[in-house]
Amino acid sequence: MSKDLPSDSLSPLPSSARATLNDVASHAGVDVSTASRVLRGDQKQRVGEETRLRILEAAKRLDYQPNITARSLRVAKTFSLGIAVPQLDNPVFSQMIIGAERGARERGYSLLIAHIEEGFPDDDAYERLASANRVDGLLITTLDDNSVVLRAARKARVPVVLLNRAMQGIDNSIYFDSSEAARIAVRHLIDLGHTRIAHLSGQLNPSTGIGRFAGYRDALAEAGIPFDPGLVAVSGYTIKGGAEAMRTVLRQAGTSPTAVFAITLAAAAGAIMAIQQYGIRVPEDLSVVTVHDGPIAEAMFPPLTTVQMPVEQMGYDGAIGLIDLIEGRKTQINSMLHPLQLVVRGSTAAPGQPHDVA
Amino acid sequence: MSKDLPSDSLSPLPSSARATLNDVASHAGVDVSTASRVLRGDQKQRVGEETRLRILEAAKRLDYQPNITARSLRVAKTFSLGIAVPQLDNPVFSQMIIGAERGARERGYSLLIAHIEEGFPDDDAYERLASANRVDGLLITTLDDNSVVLRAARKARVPVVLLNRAMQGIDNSIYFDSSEAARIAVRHLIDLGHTRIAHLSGQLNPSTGIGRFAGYRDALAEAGIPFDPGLVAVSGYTIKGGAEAMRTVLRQAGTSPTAVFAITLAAAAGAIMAIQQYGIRVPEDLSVVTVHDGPIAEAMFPPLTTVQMPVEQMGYDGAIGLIDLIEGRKTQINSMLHPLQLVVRGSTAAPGQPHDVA
DNA sequence: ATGAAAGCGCTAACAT
DNA sequence: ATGTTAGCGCTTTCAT
Repeated sequence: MSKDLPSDSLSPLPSSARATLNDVASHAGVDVSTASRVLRGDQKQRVGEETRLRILEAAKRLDYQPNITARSLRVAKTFSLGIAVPQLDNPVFSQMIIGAERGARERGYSLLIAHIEEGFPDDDAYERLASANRVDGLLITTLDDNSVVLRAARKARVPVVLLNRAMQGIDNSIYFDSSEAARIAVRHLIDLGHTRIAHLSGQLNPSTGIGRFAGYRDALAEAGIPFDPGLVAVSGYTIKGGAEAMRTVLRQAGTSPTAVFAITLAAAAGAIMAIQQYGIRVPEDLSVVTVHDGPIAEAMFPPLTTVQMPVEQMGYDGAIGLIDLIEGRKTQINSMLHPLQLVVRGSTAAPGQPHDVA
Repeated sequence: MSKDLPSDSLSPLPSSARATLNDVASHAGVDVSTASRVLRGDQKQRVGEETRLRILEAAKRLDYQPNITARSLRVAKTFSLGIAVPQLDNPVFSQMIIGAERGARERGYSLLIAHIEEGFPDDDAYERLASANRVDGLLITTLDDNSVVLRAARKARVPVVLLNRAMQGIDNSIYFDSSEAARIAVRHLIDLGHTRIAHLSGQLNPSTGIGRFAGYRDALAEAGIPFDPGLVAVSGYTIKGGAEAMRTVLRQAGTSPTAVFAITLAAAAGAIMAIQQYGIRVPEDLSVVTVHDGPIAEAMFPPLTTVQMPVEQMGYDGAIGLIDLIEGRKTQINSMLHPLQLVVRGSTAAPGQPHDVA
C-alpha cells in the first residue's frame, strides 16, 4: 500500500541514471529477454512486429544505451583491442593507430593503447594488456627487438597480429613489401643517372631492414651496378642515427656518392641535416630518397622524394583481421601490402648538374 | 553419488580457462568474500595472517588475474579513460597521449583512444566514448572549433578535462601559459637585436592563438617596438598554413622582417620552406623561432630555436586530475603549466650579419 | 512469439 | 575473523 509512488511514468524521465534494459522492457510492457532480442537485432528473432516497435520506441524515449560492461561479462568478451607501440611520436605509429582505430570502430570495438617505454620492453607493456583480461586481441608493433615480441605473443591468451613485419614463429601479421619499395626508390635514382648510390640501413637482422637492403641490392644488380659495401651504413630508424650514418658514409666512401637511399623518413631527415652541415647541396650534389610519406616529407627542405607506404592501411587491416580472428571468421591472417607510388619531390635530381657552388 | 568427479584437485591445473576468484577461494579453503578482501588489499580487512598467506599463495599458484569486467559491472566503473584527439600525427597530440597513458597506467586505468576525423567533428567522436558507457572520464583536445567541444562536454555523463586550453563554460582544464612562452620567444629575438619581427598566428579567436599573440605584442611593447599589423598573418597550426602565411608576410611587409615568431612547430616548418623558396637564408637573412619542441625541431635545417612546452606533462596531469575527479578526491581541476626553457639552435641569429648572398 | 530463470565474476553490506 | 547473500545488467537456454 505504501508503494503508491508516482506511477504515471509515461514521461521520458531519463532523470539521472542511465536507463537499463530492464527499464526499457517494463516501459514497453515486455520481458527483458524480449527486449534484448530486439535491441540486439537477433537474427532468428521471431518477435511480433508490434512489440518490436514498442520496444524500439521505449528504448529511444529513454535514450537507452547498452551497458557494454554487463554484456562483456556475460559473453566473456571485452570488445576492445589493444595496440602496443614503442614510440608514439613517430608518424609510422601514429598513422598505424589511426587506421587501427578506424577498423576497430567500424566493428564496434574500442582501441586501447599501451605505450612501451623504450628500454623497459621486458617489463609489462604487452602483458599489461594481454593478461589483464582487458582486451580480446592484441596488435603489436616493434622496432628491432624481436625476442620481446615473440615472448609476449606466446604468453598472450588472446589472438595477436603483428604489424609492419613478418616474423618466424608468429602466425598472424600484416606487413609491407619493403624490398619492392626499396627497389622502386633505388631504381628511381638509377633512372636519373646515378651509379654511386649509398644506403642508410636498419639493423641488418630484423626483417624490415633486410627487406629494404635486399631491394637496394636487387635494384643495383638489375642495372649492373656493382655493390660497394663502403656505401652502406646502419642508421636505424632515428634522426640521430640517420645523421651519423650519413657522416660515416661521406667519410668512408672512396668515391663519394651522388645519391642516398635512406631506410625511413627519420633517417632521411637526419641525413639531410648532416649533408647540409658539410655544405653539400641537396639535390644538386647529392640526391636523397626514402620510403614512407607524409606531411613531414613535404615540409622538409628540400621536400623529400619518397615511396609511399600504406601505413594507415596496415593498421586498419590489422584491426579488421584481428577481429576476424577473435570472432572465429578466420584462422590466420597473413597479408603483404605493397608500396603505393613514388612521389618525386625536390630531393632528387640527375647527378652532377652544372650548379655553381656559391 | 554420481558426483565423485576427480576431487584430488591439488594440482596447479591452470589448464585452460583463467582462474576465477572462486577457484582461488576454494583452493585456499575460504569463501570468495575473504579472498576478495585479501586480494583487493582491503584497508580495514581484519583477515588472519595465516589465511591471508594461504590465499595469496593460491592466487599465485593459479596465476589469478582479476576479471576487470566483472569488477567494473559490480562497482559501476570502467577503469578506463577516453582521450579524443583531432590529429594523431601531430607531435603535440602524440606527446599528450604518451603522458596521459602514463598517468592512467599509474593509477590502474587504461586509455582508450578516439580519433576525431577532421571535418566530421559533429558526428559522434566524443559521444562514442562518453555515451557508450565505456569510459569513466574524458580527456578532450581540440584545434579551433570550440562549439563542438563545449557541446560534447555538456552531453558527457562523465567528468571531462580539457587539455591544452582553457575555455569559458568548461570548468576543468590543464593549459599552458602561451603568452608567457610567446614573450620568451620574442624577447629572444629582441635581445639579438631584431626590431622587424613578424608573427604567424593562430586563428585570432580561440584561446591559444590569442595567448601567443598577446605575448608577442607584450614583448614588443616592453621593448618599445611599435606594433605593425603588416607583419602578422594567420597561419593556423599546419605546415601549409605556415608556408602561406609566411609568403603573405614577405609580400605585404613594407620593410621586410628580419625575424619571425611562428605559433607552432608545424607553422614554423612551413615558414622555413617558404623562406628558402624565395632564396632567403635562415638565420642570416631571417631568424625563425617557435613554441613547442621535439626531435623534429632538431632535425630541420637549420635546427629550430624553440621555447619548450611541457606537452607530455599536460597529458599526464590531465589524466591524474581526471582520475581525481572521478574518484571524488577533487571537485575541480584547473592548472596552468609554464614554458620550460628557451632552446637556442641554428635558426636564430643577430640581424643583418654581413653574409654575402650567393 | 514471449517469458522465466540462471549465471557471467566480482564486491559489499550484513550476519555470525 | 570469516561466511552468507544479494545483485550489478546483460544474454541465453529452456519452457510455454
